[in-house]
Amino acid sequence: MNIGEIARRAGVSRSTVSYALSGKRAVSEETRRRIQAVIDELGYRPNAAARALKEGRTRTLGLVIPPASLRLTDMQLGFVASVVEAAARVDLDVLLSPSGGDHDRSFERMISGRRVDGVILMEIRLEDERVDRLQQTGLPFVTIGHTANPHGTCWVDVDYATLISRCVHHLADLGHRQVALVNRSAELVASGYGPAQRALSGFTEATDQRGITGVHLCCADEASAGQSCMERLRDEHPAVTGIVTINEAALPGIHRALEQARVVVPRDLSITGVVARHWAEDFRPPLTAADVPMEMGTQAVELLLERISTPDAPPRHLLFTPPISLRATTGPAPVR
Amino acid sequence: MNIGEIARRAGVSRSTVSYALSGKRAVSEETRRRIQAVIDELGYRPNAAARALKEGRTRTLGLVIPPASLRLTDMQLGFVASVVEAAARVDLDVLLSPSGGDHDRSFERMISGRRVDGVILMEIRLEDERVDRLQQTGLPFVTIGHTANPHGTCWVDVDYATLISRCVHHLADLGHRQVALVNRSAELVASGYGPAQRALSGFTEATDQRGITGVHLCCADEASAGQSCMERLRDEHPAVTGIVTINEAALPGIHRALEQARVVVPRDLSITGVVARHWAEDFRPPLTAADVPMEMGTQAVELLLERISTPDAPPRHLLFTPPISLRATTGPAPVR
DNA sequence: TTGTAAGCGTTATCAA
DNA sequence: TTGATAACGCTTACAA
Repeated sequence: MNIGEIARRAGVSRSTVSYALSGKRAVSEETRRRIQAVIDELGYRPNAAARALKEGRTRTLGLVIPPASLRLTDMQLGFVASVVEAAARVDLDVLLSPSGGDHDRSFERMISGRRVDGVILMEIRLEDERVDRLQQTGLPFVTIGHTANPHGTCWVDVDYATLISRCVHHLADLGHRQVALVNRSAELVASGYGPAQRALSGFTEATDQRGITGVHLCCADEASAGQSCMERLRDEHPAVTGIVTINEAALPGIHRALEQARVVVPRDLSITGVVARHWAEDFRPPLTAADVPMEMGTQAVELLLERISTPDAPPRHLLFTPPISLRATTGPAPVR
Repeated sequence: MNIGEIARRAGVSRSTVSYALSGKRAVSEETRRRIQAVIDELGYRPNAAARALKEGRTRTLGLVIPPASLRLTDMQLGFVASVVEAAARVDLDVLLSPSGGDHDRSFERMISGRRVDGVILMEIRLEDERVDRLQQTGLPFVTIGHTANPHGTCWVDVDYATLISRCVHHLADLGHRQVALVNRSAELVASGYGPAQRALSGFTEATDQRGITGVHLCCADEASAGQSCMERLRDEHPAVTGIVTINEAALPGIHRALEQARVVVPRDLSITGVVARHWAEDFRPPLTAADVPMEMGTQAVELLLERISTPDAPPRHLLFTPPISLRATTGPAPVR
């Protein structure tokens, strides 16, 4: 089933069918209708490969996700979903590449095989060779998160430094004098993962500024890790009365540890941070937190489309600083 | 950067470059090396569209996921991850289509635009028009889950009926006389979603067989729904001492409700069911449950590859019946 | 208003 | 062992 077959049945040339479909040339109403009838009958649709070959574009966006072996966090999953949805809205397909930091066959296939018109990269590190590779090739791309050298590239990100800083200030305003940051995993921090790094710097800055004590803890993205992390914290730093976190996956474990220790939130301990709304609302009591906006995926797609249509425009950045939603996990520091 | 450019620089014809790459024709070691050097230098890779056009295959698998608006469950996410990973292992890319039940542009593009060599369909219903559509076109496909008429199609699934039945028998063996099934949402059940339907039939069959009382409850895929569902259950059916569920997202809410009601598991109430291992292990105490095998995505890819290479072979099915892992949430029925 | 034909980058057949 | 060439299905410049 190809355009020639449609043309034959409609008694016109192939170009007429093509023009009838694209509307790039006037086609008499009569023939247009005849062609459409044949197309509807046979359910014809142009072969994507032929079209891509001729047009030099694939109508496909590439999305580079963390390797499947690592369980994706809810936040990452939310990005994937919103990217796919935003792309579908403008009739673009999404090709997935599960690629970690090192060279990866699927990643290379995607970019040097010209399988996509542009790439969205998620979970990037401060130094990320995939970004370098993409810059070499000249393929338009947008990152979710940004590298250490962010000016030349196009990205969307959450302003973790500012948000975590605000969380600390919020706790300080409530009288807390010793607070802890429950960060992502030690490996992630060590590998230079942006959000973890910036959360830490915002935390340090704010605690310094307010002259309060800050404890930094790394914690794997799992409930059980959250639990042991919290147990260790209460053991080693019993004077901490406020927790700030960007590790949503640890929340259920944090909750469990507090419950078992009969700690009442927020009477005995305040908790806040930056997490997906879903996690904040599922916490008991509901978590006061800055809700990571899921539209970031949508924004990334928009930025990428801009970049594809005008590759020479200066790269744009979008830094989200969502408000902290006051729910129910922060309160005055307990009096001793 | 195309094959002609490589040929020119290596001083050979385009066909020689093609053969050097594919190995389908003998090429002298000398020229092969020269060609390879040029390729390595320029980072050449065949244009995917041109190759697809010529070969008639895209080296891409389509994966149809539920529309992004609905939050994917962890189980669904696990499938996506394992499909993508399995495909990457055999150098195939994965194109995503977020499509619900009705006709969907991205779905149609994928199948009638010949964008993929085969399709994996997830979250299918007992009557599913996407399956009909796929059968019309003759494009190879595999479903995760199966339709009411499963013989003509290729699928992998979990044997919910048997597993839920086993859970009920397990509870009955422990002396429970009134048990409840916490199913997926009412809409899902009403729309003929297979797992929900089969869980119910397995439940009914087993309760009938053991002569015990079964209560059926629908519950949305959310913690809060799980909580209210459990509160309602304890209110309306206080004599129920055993819970069986396939709704993993409801587990945190179930846990919360029990905790607030000071119900001790498994002393006062036993819980079991079919959920992803991760959820079972995160429950407190760890949940006795049949763990949904995440390799299902891998198996789906394998089945699909078979189907692509030998489309006329009789369709194969894989029905998983994983063992129930005894953890800590089931015990003898409480004595009155 | 419509048709003819070139060409996108490959692979594979046929010749040498 | 290698090269010339047709063909895959489409879009579009050029002709009519």
